[in-house]
Amino acid sequence: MKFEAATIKDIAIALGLSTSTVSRALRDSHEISIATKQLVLEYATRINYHPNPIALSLKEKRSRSIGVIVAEIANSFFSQAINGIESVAKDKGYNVMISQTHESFDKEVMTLQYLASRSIDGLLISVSSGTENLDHLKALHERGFPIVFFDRIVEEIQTHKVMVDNFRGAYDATLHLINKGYKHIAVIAGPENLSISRERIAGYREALAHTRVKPGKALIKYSRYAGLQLQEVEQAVSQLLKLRPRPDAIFTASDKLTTNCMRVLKSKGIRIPQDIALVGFSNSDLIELLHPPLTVVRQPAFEMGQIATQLLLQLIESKKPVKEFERKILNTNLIIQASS
Amino acid sequence: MKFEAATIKDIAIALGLSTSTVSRALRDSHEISIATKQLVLEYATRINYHPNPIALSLKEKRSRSIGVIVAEIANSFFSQAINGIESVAKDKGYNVMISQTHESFDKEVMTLQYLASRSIDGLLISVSSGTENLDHLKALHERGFPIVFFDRIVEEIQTHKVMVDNFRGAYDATLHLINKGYKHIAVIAGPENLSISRERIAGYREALAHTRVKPGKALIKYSRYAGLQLQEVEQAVSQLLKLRPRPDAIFTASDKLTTNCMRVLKSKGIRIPQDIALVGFSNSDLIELLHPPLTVVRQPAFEMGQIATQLLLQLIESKKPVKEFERKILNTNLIIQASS
DNA sequence: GTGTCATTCTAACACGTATGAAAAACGTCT
DNA sequence: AGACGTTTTTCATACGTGTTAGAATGACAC
Repeated sequence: MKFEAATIKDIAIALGLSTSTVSRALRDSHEISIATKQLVLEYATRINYHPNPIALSLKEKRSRSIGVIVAEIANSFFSQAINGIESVAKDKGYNVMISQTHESFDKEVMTLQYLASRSIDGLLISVSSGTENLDHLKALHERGFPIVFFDRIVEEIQTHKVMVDNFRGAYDATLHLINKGYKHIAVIAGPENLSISRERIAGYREALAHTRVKPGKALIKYSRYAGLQLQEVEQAVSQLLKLRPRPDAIFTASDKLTTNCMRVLKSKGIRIPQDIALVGFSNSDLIELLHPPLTVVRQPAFEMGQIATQLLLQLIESKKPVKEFERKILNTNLIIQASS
Repeated sequence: MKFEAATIKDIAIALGLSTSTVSRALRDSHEISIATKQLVLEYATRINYHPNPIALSLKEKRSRSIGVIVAEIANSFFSQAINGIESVAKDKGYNVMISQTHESFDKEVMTLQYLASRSIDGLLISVSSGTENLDHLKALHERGFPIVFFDRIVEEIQTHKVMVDNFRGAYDATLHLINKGYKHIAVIAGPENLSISRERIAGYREALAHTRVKPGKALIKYSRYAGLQLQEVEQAVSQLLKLRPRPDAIFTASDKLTTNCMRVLKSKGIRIPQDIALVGFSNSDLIELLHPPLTVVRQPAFEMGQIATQLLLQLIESKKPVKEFERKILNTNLIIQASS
């Protein structure tokens, strides 16, 4: 199955010109007479000529496409972020190549190598929950390859970063629970190596620091796969339920954790919020239809995607090496509903 | 910001060979002595040589990437399908480029032109709800460009198609409502020009044909943007509520329609299923957490993505023009919960 | 008739890779 | 040594585009 497109050569032969003249005419060079320009342009549109992007890429050493690595497309936060990424990228004539890690470190390394070998011009990445070793990213970064982190950032690598105020989001959510009169507030977060987990737990801690009840270590649970696997959430919840005094509220620190925690509580016949209140990070657009409607910390995912992409394109198109890097911090939004 | 990779030329110069020798050595040609092969291979791995995929694409006239066009990534069905697409594509060394139409015909045409001009090797598409004119697809198809339709297919174009048994899915759902004793069952579907809308309404009609109550035209509502816009769903529901006798059940024929219909009913203070029962197509993984848990028709989205991709790659890699086309029809799954 | 300049076009090459054809290099046989 | 065959390497070219340098043409002035 082949599919032939018109080339500059076809035009040249058809009009009895050289390819370079045609090329120049199409690029509206001043060294071509208006008459020939018109001739070429007319014929080109007539046969629906489009310059071959691959040949262009080879010539210009840039592919005009960027890579995106996220944990899961089928996650409201990421799909909304990708929406933002795509809107900016397409607007600037860039293509988007998406890869998923499913929270696996190995997949992240493989997918990164794959994308890098496919000659993308830059990378947007929200690292997987399994990422502890950063060699693969550092190697790329040191070769001057443009990278922008969003959401789950990596502090050790100096480049643009876009995230929300995770500390504040977690602080607000926890404070909300405190104000509602909950005394024993537990937290389930992603793995400790993720920046967002640490920051959100810090916010949770800070909010509790003002109360008389200091949070015991037993109230803080980490989840290896950021809640992707129901089983690990079940285990964390079970452990929390065995504590005395039993927690009367849970704060979940990521999208999948929140919905899966709700699933587990329901399956155990625990009523929300009568038995245990639930507040969590989530970008699902179904939260108000849930039973009960969930109080959530919402992130401006679309906007994050847009900003991250703008920064990346800026990095790619910069002539001189960029030394000053931005660290954009957006605000979260606490949506209070019946679950707390 | 540039980023230089090693080329075959670098190796040739370093070893005092010609580029063609190096090229042949790397491809393990029999006409190269074992000694030089070893020499080249060793040096290549040492400097971490990877062939430039763009140069390869130019040479071989294939980019090893496929395009995907869907309405919305942030839609459970599509994100699951993309998951399936990505798994097969990556496995076969193909890249995936995703574009969204947001149910707009203009965006579909633009995005199609864009992808086609980016020299993708083939296209997977689930047409937008606004698609009435097929010229853009026909033009591409007639030039022999590989296309596979999934989910929202187009009958007029002869190529591989992957879908579910929409008729049966709708029939089962409607029959379920009938068996539960509902008498006045309304339906809200996507626009009439979409194959899935027509088939699902036909299934609904067939189920009702066995009952005494024939469905009046007033019970059948179409939604221009397949439920993407809340407003149009609100309008459809309002009209249904004015009918006498008032419908006691609604069947919604697509993902967004289902959740948005639920949203509208809730906002109007209508209880599900006491006042009106609700059953719909949906692939959301939160349905059992909703209030009430929704009875849904679920599609094997991941599998659809996989199969469609396999067929597309088969089409792309076929030497001779394919004349026999497959029409894969998968089964839906009715998940019965409290909403009906 | 010649020199200067501006205009308009072309030839040749580059990007990185692969390949058919030609040419070396080498060994073997007469 | 010459003819021949086999193995190994190089040359030339192509893919489609853009660009540097140079060539052809004509106009004008001297």
